[in-house]
Amino acid sequence: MTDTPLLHVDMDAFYASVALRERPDLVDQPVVVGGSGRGVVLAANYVARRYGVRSALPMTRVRRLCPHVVVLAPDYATFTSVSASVMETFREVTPLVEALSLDEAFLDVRGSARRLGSPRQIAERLRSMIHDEQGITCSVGVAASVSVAKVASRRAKPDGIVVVPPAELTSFLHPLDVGELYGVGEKTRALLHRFGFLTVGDVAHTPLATLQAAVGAHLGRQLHHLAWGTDRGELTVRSGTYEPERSMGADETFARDTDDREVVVRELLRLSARVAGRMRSARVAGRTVTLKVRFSDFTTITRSRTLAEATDVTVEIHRTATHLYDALGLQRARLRLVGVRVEGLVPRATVHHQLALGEPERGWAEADRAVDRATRRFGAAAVRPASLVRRD
DNA sequence: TCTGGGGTCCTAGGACCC
DNA sequence: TCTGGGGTCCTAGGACCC
Repeated sequence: MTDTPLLHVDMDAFYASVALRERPDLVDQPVVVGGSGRGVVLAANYVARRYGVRSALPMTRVRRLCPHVVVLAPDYATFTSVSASVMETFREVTPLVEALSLDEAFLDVRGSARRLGSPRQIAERLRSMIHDEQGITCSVGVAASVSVAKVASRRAKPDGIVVVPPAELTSFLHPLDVGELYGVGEKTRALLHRFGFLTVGDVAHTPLATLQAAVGAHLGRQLHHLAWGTDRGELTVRSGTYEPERSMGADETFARDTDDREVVVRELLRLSARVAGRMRSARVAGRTVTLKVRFSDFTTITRSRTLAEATDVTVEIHRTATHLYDALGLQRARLRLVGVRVEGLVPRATVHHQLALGEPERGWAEADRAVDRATRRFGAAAVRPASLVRRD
């Protein structure tokens, strides 16, 4: 039995590290993976970070901070396949793996001690396996709870291990800035600082009721647990496709802001088709359609509508999104982004469509399935609505 | 011509029901 | 001539994560 059974494993600068496998000539130069135009940094190697370049920084600012930075385009197919291999390596160590994203996961190694040794030994072993198999480095935090393991792996970066035994919990956690806690972002950090809570220790030694009065009941309780490392110590292991996602959506920033209804409605069709297609591959349907609109000043609003019945039909989602858009009554407002999301997803098999007499939707659902079949055979570019075909 | 795209969860008010 | 209280659904917004 071990008192620190949880590992948080996090790839170092994942997208950048994977991209650099193909370009070893660039490893000593500042490199970011990111979009072009209005994009942001998805990952920056550690050379680039010395210039202050970070994830989520706009590319325009990156070029100002580091004019000779090398920008590589993301290759999601490769990222996904490397991620799958890494997750397989995790499962060689323990079946109790909770993936958080492509590049990080929690592992419960409680049952692996007899076979593989202490958590630290297991962490070392994992790091060398991933390095040998994938040519990338990772960092590992080891602790008794999820959030402490997470904080520890961040402190271990890059290419390191930090183990936090229970006896060292407070000396590790309490000197840290509150912003280091998992779930405390910029806004909450600023709020806590205004109240005079600068370190995790400050939060830990504040009565729960005082904390809750400042930040709300839920967040207050959560912060209290985070500050004492008493958040959850069990993982939630998703077993394959059993549990559907809760929502699916797509949004897109225009290359240039637009106030042209036709352009917006056509983009909503593209996004609706993308979302509906993903819903059909996942065999889910949803009832609530949400439209997202971001204006040129970056203010963002959402409007949603819940349908009588769950759908996965492109035309229905698009029609709902378009109604929501028209109901905004925008005149000459310039839009930066539009998005479509469907929430309240349930397995399609549980949706019993009541076919009304002469109902036209049936035809659209069949058209969607024909599109899906053609897409599987000929690729996504082969079939699309007429209004999305460029006349050139 | 600063600020992506994919998600999750929480809050809060109003409607509606019992 | 008063005005509870709990539960659920819907909507809108916001914080946070990678």
